[in-house]
Amino acid sequence: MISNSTTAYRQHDHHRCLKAALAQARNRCSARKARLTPIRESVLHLLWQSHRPLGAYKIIEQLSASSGKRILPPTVYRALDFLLELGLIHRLATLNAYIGCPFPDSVHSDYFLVCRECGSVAECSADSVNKAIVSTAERAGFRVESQTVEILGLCTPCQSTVEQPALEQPGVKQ
Amino acid sequence: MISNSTTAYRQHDHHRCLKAALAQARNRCSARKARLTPIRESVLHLLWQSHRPLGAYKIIEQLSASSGKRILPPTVYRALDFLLELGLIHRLATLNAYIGCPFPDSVHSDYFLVCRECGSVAECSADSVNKAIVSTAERAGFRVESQTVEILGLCTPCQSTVEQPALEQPGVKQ
DNA sequence: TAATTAATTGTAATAATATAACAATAATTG
DNA sequence: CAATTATTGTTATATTATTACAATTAATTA
Ligand SMILES: [Zn+2]
Ligand SMILES: [Zn+2]
Ligand SMILES: [Zn+2]
Ligand SMILES: [Zn+2]
Repeated sequence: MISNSTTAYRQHDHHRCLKAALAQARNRCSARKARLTPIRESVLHLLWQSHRPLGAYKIIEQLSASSGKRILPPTVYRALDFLLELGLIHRLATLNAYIGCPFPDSVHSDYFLVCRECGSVAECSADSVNKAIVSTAERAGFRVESQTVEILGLCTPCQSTVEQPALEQPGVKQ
Repeated sequence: MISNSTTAYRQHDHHRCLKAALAQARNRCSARKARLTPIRESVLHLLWQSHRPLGAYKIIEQLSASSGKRILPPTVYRALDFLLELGLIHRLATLNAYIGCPFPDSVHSDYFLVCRECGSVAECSADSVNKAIVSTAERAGFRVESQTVEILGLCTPCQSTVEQPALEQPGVKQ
């Protein structure tokens, strides 16, 4: 299992995440003879501001603000499509939002742990989950081609700062 | 593991699916003292036309056509919200579409097998998948509250009618 | 029963997310 | 260089979903 859950939800040297992501992006682009243009790099940079996903229109806003000129939707959506195709970012279907991929180089059918409190998202790849999905699908005669797995819940730090939903047994909190 | 994959993708007496769904809906509504009004029932009925999910605006179209009067978005979205809250239907995040739940009465954290060819969707609930997700999330210190699992691929009948996609590396159009 | 309240539906307007179509510009290739 | 290809700019529009408030219908109470 690979995951960035230990850092994503906690204080950490995020500058390293950013630097690593940009370096990987440059590698990947040159390997594929694809161009990491200023717009594309800016979008990737914005997505790596934090571990919270960003909607396309938030990106448009921020890019417009930082560049001083009005950036329009197709510009950003094209950059997002480019980054998605290279596997440098992911789209979260349940949030209509985008997030940088922390390990674009390892092949992974990934899933996402979305903290409903702080909004941060960690990406994981666990063979056990993948195997369970593929094998139960196979039992149903279904051939898996791709999967979308998005888990909503509470990250470790947020478990202590947020009260439990009232449905649980009383007295077991923390 | 419960699943409707054996029927969903094949010829079957779909009228039974519809009848069962409507009966379960009526039960559930009376149990909850909720009203299955004509609009709500119509929407549920439309979603049970087949095992293919329907977008909200398709429902609006069909409802407008069949009722002879113009049905507007809030009317349908309200019916959908009602049915979602009662667990009688599900929303598929990857498709922005809705589908009837074949077993609203059993508690299930479900996942969906979406056939990219025929468009039919089966719903499954497998403990193995659920356990794998919860246990790997726990290893990451994450407390799962809900999950969205949507699998894209080919159902059994479609596997024989459709050629395989050429296995290509994801990359960039040159 | 009539009066009151609550739930549901109707309607207009708009928000949020995403794409199509085509023109202009920049980079790459021969 | 010219020719070609890739990228970006721009306008318009598609698709999905929600807000706000009025009208109506059903349920409850006096
Ligand atoms: Zn970081
Ligand atoms: Zn958190
Ligand atoms: Zn059926
Ligand atoms: Zn199929």
